[in-house]
Amino acid sequence: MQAARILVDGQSDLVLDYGIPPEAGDVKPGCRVQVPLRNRTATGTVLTLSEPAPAWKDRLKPILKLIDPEPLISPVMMNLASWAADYYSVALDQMIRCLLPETVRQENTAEKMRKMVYLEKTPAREELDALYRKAPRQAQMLDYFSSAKQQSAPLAAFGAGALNVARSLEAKGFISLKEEAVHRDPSTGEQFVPTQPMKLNSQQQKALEEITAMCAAERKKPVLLQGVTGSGKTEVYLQAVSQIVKSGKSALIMVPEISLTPQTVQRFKSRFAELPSSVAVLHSLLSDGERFDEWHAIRSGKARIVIGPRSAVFAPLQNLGLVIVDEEHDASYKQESSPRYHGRDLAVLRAHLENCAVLLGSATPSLESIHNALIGKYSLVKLTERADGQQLPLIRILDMKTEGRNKSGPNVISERLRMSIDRRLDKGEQVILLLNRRGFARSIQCPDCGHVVTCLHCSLPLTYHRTEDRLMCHLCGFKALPPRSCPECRSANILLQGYGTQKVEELLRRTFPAARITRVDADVARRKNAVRTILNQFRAHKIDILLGTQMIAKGLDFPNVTLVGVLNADLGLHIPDPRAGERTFQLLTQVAGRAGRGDLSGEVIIQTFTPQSPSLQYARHHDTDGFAAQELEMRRTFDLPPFTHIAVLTIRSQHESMAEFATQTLAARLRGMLPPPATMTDPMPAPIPRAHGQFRFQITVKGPSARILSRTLRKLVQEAGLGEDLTAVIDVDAMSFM
DNA sequence: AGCACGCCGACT
DNA sequence: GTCGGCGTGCTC
Repeated sequence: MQAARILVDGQSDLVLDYGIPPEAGDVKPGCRVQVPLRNRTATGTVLTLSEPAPAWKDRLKPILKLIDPEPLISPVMMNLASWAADYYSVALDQMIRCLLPETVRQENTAEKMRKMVYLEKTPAREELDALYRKAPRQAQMLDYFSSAKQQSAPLAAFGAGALNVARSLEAKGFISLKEEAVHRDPSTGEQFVPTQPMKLNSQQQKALEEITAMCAAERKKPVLLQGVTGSGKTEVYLQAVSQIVKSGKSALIMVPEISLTPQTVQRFKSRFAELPSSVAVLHSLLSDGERFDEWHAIRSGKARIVIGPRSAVFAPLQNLGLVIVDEEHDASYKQESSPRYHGRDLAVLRAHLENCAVLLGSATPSLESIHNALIGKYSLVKLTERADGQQLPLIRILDMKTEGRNKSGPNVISERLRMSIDRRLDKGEQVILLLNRRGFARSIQCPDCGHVVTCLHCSLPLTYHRTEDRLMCHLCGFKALPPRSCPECRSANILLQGYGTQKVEELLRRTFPAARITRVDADVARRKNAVRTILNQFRAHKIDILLGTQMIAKGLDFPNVTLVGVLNADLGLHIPDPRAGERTFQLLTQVAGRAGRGDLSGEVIIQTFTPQSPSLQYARHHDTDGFAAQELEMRRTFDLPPFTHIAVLTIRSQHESMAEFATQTLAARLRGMLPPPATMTDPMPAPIPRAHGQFRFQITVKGPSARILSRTLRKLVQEAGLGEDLTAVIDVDAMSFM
C-alpha cells in the first residue's frame, strides 16, 4: 500500500505516515485530510506520497477521509511554505495556515445563497394589462424585466412580501425561482469608470518591453523598475497585467499596506471594467465571507488579478504569469510578528518557483535591490521623467540652527516656511506638512540648537522612558536623568517633550486662521474610514493644509498640492536603527514627489538641524543612485560585506537575572556552534521592552546565510529547553545591510 | 497501598 | 498541540 506523509494540524510540526484506503479517493499532495491520531481524529495536510518507513509498513493507520476533492495547495505553494518555514524558523503548520485561511479550512463554511427570479416567458401586452387589474404586484414584477431589459434579478429587489408574488408567477410559468450563490464582494457599491490604456512615453515603453521580454524569457530575472514619483509606474503595471491576462495567465499585485489597496483596486477595476470580477482583493480586514468568496474566486480562476498586501503573496492563483511588488523598499512588507516573513522576498521566490516574471517597482529602491541590480541578479529599468512632463520639485533645506535664531520658545515653523505656506494658500493651492512624530523611540533633541542627548559610552541617541522619567541607552543599558537644560546651548526648552501633531495643529490654526486645517495621525486613524474620508476631502479641496505623520506620505496623489513642508527631518535620523538613514532618504524623496502636478510646479521645504546629513543632501538632488552608492561605499570602507543576513535571538523573562543568565549561557554555546564567517554580538539588553515587567536580552548574529543562522539558533534554543517563564524569539532579518 | 501531581516522550 | 505513562512524594 502507498503511504501519504501528512502534516497533522497543531502547533508543533507533527509529520506522520498514513495508509491510503481505496475509499479515501484521489489523495494528492496539498490535499486536506482527516486522520486518526491516538484515540481521536485530527485534520492534516498531505505533504507527499511516499513509501512508508519499513518499520511502520504494516502498522499504518488509514486516512479516514479526504476533506476536499481537489488539493487546495498547489505543489509550488507547498514548496514556498516549506522554504519559508525553514528560512524564517517557523513551524510549517504556521506557514500552511497562511496559505489556507481559517474560513477555507473549515468544512462547513458555505457560500451565501440568495433567491433569484428568472424571466421564463415574456408576457404579451394584453396578458400584462389583465394582470394589472387582478394582481398589480405580479404585473409590476414582470414589467420590471421588460423595462430593465434583464432576464434575472434578486428577489430582494422587489421588496417585502415579494416571495408570494413570485410564487404565483412561477405557477403561471412566467418566471422561475432559483437559489444562487452570491459573491460577497469587498468593493460592493463602488463605481468603476472604465479607463483606456494611456500612451506611454519612451521610457515607460522600454520598461513595458523589458517586462514582456522577461515574461517570454526561458531564464528569468526579477525586473527592478526604478521610477521617480509621478513617472507613471502604475500605468506600466496596468499594461503589463493587461498583456498577461490576455495571454490567459494571472497576475499578483502587491502593495505595502491595506490602506493602499483601495486606490490600486480602483485603478485596476476601472481598467478591467468590462470584467470587474476578474480583480480580487485579499487582506486581513475582509470579513470571513468575503475572504471565502475571494479565495475561491481566485483558486477557480474566475479572478485572475489579485491585489493585496504582504499576505497576498499566498493567494491561490493558478497559472501565474506576473508578480508585481509596488513600493518594494517599503518596510511594511516585513511582518513583525510570527510568522515573520518578508512579503517582497517571498514574492520573488514564488515567481521563481512558478517560473514567472517579477517586477519590483519603487522610486527609491531598497539597498538590497539596488545591490542585486548592480551585481546583475536583477535587471534594472529606470523612469527618470515624470509622466506629466513636469520638472521634479525644488527641494530646499533649511538649517534650523540659523533659521530660528531670534525666536523664543521652540521654533516649529520657520519664517520662510510660513511665508511659503501663505503664498501657496493665496494662490488657492494646497499644502502638506509632515511631522515625523516622536514615536516610541523618543530621542531628546534640543528644539533650539538641535543637540541630541547621546550615551556617554556608545554615543547612540538616548531614549526617553516616560514611565521611569529616565533616559536610557538601548545598546548598553546606561540610564541617566533627563537634563534640565540643553548641555550645548543652555536652552531650557529641551525639557519640552518635542511637539506632537496636536500641538502643531493648534499652532497652525493660530498662524493661519483663514485656512482649513486637518490633522491625520495614528489617533485619527484608529477611527474606521477616518483617514480615507479626510484624504477624500483633501482631494476635493475642502482642506487647505493637511498635517500628518508618515502615514500621509505613502502613495497618494493630490494634483493641487504644490508645497510639502517637513517640519523636523531629524527625528527619523536619531532612532537607533541601522537603516535609519535609508528610511529617511526614502521618506523624504517620496514626500518630495507629492509636490506639483501638471502645470503646477512643486516646492519642498525640509527643516533640519543637520543639513549636511547625506540622507537629506541626496534627497535634495533626487539622487537615489548617489545615495545608494554612498551607502554601499560606506560599507566597503568599514569592511562590511554589502550583504549581511542578521538573525536576532531575543530572550525574555519576568526576572532580569534569569533572562541574563539564560542569554549568557546560550551565547557561550552559540559561539561554539557558529560556522566560521558568521559573527555574533555580546548579549545586550534589548531595546524597548514590549510588555511591562519583562526583561529582554538579545544576541545578534551576522553571517552570509540567514538559513544557517536561523537553523543554528533554533537548534540551540531547542536543545537548551528554556523552562520557567523564559521565552525565545528568533527574528531573521532576511536581507539586511548592517 | 492509594492517590495527586507534574514531567516527558510519543503520536504513523 | 494533546494524551497518557510513569516516577515522586505524600497521606492513610
